[in-house]
Parts: sequence; C-alpha cells; structure tokens
Amino acid sequence: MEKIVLDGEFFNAKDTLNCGQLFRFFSAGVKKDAYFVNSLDKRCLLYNEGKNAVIECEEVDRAYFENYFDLSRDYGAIVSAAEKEGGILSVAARLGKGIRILNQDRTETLFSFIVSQNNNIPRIKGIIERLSAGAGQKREFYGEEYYAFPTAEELAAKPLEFFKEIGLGYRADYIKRLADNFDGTFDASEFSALNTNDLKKKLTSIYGVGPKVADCASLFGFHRSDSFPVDTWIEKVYKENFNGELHDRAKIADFFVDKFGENAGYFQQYLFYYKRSLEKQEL
DNA sequence: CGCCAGGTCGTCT
DNA sequence: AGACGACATGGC
Repeated sequence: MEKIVLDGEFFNAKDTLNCGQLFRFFSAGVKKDAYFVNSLDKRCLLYNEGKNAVIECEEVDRAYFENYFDLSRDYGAIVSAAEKEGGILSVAARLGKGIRILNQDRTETLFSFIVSQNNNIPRIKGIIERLSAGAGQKREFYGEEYYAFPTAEELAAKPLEFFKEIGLGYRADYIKRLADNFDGTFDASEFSALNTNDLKKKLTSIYGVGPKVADCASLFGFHRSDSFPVDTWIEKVYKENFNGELHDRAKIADFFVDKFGENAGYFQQYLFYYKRSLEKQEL
C-alpha cells in the first residue's frame, strides 16, 4: 500500500468531498473525518492528520490518484485570487480553501450528474451506490468490499426496469438511453481538442443533458475551469450576494465565466460550498 | 398537504 | 428566443 503525505493547507478531505463534485465517498470510521473515496473501480483512503493530507492507495493506483486529486496545481494562488475579489467570494474562499477540483473519470461524471438533476445530494449518493452495487464489479480494499462504478457496457446490459427500481425515477430513461448509445469516445484525443463551448455543445446534444449537467461534466470530468455550473444554490448566491437580475441560468453562467475566466470553476465551488454550508449545518 | 433538491424536455407562443 | 408545466422520488 502506498501512503502519499501532502501539505494540508490547501487540501482538506472533508471540504473537498462535501462540495458536491462527487458522490461516491464514505466515512471510513477508522478515524475522524477519514473517508474511502471511490473512482471507477479504484478506491483510496483520504484524511487529514495534523498539518497534512494523506492518501492511502494501492501501489498501482498511485499515479491515478495523484492526478485525481489534482496534486500538481497551486491552489494557494487560486485562493489568493478569490480573496482579492473581496465580498462574499473572499469569505467563501477562506471557508473552502481546502477544496480541490478533482480529475474524475469523464464517463462516470457524466452519468453521475445526469442522476443529479432536480435531485438532492443524499439521494443522489444512494442511487449511485445502488447503481454500482447492482451493475458494477465487486472489489476489495483494506479487507472491505465495495463496488466499482459500472462500465457503459454493464449499464447497457441492464433493462430499463433495473434503473427504475434503484430509484432513478424519470431519469431512468436518460441513463438507459445513454448507456445503450454510448460509443466510448470520451477519451479520444479529438474530444480533448474541443474548446469548452464546443465541448458543451457536444454534451448537451445528449438526451437528458442540459446546460447545468454539461457544465458539471465539463468542470469535474474534463477539468475545464472556464465552466460555471448554475444550480439552485448558485442561483441564490447570484441573487442574494451579487444582486443579479438575470433569470436564465445559462446567462448567469456566462456572467460568471466572463467575470472570472479560468478561475470560474474554482470560485463556483467556493461559492456553492459556502452557500450550502450555511443552510446545511451538518456539513 | 405542500415545497424543495447540483434540471431537462416538450410544447406553445 | 423565452415562458411554463410535467416529470419520480424522498425528506422535511
């Protein structure tokens, strides 16, 4: 087993996991605020200890998780830029300075955020767990069983009824259709060559994927930081803290991308986490 | 009962 | 282009 020890000033496990960018993480129990984090078929253990952040994983997965947790990026510089903006953003950045934007698998991210639409985070986590347990491979980490996120092929093998049974509701049709039609080209180089706008056009052409889900896939799956997902929480921030007048969420997103440029995605996470933390005391 | 949750689709102006 | 209701489910 590998143990990766890092400076924890800009890497807080709890904040990184609870800001809504991923849904497959679990309290590990072994120590306070220690978590198992699943990505595709892999798992690691993540926690803060003193001034450090620690990742424990299989040796073969070391490079995968170094990239996953975006270890090569200077988050101190991003937090500083947010603090310079002043107002609510500097407050939010101080609260969320330990947040990192993960480099998640593109396919898992897209499927997951289709599940997320018009849904709440605890329920999204439950659905994705049932999806994995019902269609994914069983794996083991530190003697504990878990399930891999299903491949598109594994999802396509399931009947529509399965997706309804695990609680997807009307989203079952979206998941089923994407699984059936999935051509696996997400990782092709031509896909990476698209600019963010063209990428979003391609994503929104998928049935069940609108501007918000496309922005989440773009930000969390492709690390396009010039993406700014606008959901109900961000809309509240926009109206209450930026005195916004717009109602069209796509235009609100454009407003923030124009304003913050390549920092937009990071700042969005600070703002989302801040706003949601205010109302969800348990975070 | 109602309203809300990391929205999108189809339909009608 | 923009407005609006329908859509499954579960928590409060």
